Amino acid sequence: MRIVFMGTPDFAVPSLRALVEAGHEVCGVFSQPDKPKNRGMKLQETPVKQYALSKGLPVFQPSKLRDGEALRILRELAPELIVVAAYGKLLPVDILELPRLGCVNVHSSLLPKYRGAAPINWAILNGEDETGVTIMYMAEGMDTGDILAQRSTSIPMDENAAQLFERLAQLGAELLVETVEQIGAGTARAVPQDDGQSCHAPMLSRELSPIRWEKTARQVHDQVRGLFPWPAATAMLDGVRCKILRTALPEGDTDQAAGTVLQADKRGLRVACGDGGVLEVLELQPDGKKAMTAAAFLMGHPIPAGTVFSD
RNA sequence: CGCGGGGUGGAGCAGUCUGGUAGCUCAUCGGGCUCAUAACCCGAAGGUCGUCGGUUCAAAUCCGGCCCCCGCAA
Repeated sequence: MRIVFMGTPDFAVPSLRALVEAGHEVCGVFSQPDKPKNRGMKLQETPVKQYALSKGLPVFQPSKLRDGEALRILRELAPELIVVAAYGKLLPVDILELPRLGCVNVHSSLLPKYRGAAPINWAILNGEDETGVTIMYMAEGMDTGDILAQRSTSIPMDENAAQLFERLAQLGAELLVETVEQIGAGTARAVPQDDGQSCHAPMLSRELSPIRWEKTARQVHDQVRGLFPWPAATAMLDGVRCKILRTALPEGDTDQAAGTVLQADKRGLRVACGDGGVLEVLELQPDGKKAMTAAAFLMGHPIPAGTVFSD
């Protein structure tokens, strides 16, 4: 099938790769324009662009989709189907209506839940034990189109957003290829979303980072893994701002106040949370330093048990 | 030239301002104590102080160049 692919970050790469390897004719790849990123503000190519170039696929990076130029290019490419995965732009109607077989989207949640920019993170942040991927037709709204296919997966208690990201990217790619086959064969069936069941997963920001120890241990644990690797949950430890990268929920509880350090030695760093639950910090990263185990951090930053962490 | 932190035995840090014997906690090795131990006691090994050059009687420390790591911002 003749397909134009639109995507930007790592999440989209497996889907593009799967289409290519399934033998589809990917006649064009759209990705966000290169932007200055990182230290030194060096221009950085998007992961999708990098993959596309490595396969010799033509890449387009328009900054606007509504000025007619993108539409002109697409008419020329004449795709039968447009596939979008985490592209980062809303498609205008004239583009949505261009391909004969429509536009489909790979979305990393079980729609209508978690529409929006960060569905994977929010599923973990909200303590969900199940999420999944959805392939749907695209409509004008944000992730509101009719659903073609879904596949669910359970979220283990110790899985972080980066790991789930990777699994869902893979799962989405597989489901995408199957669905595209059905579309090609004319056997695809789409059902409307139940808007009443929808909820939003807004973009992440660093405002979500600071840990509030008065929350339950489970909530803090979910915050840590849900915000990994960015923006990451943070806490002030020994006067140093640290990203808290990995935590565990040990057995037992405590009657100490939220934020109290219960144990801080080579055996581990344990902190009391609001529900009397205990959170064990396994791995962290102080500002300006590399990631390290909690035990390593304590070697150079001894913290007496009984110390109370604030926000 | 976007802003900032950092590179010191295997790990994490102090020492740098005010130049003068390489320090702390942990790990490692040996010994001891103990029913036992991640606990405790005694002892030991292990470092070209990122790198190149400069100043100096003397540089981890002061000056300059370079390499590398990280946080913020985007």
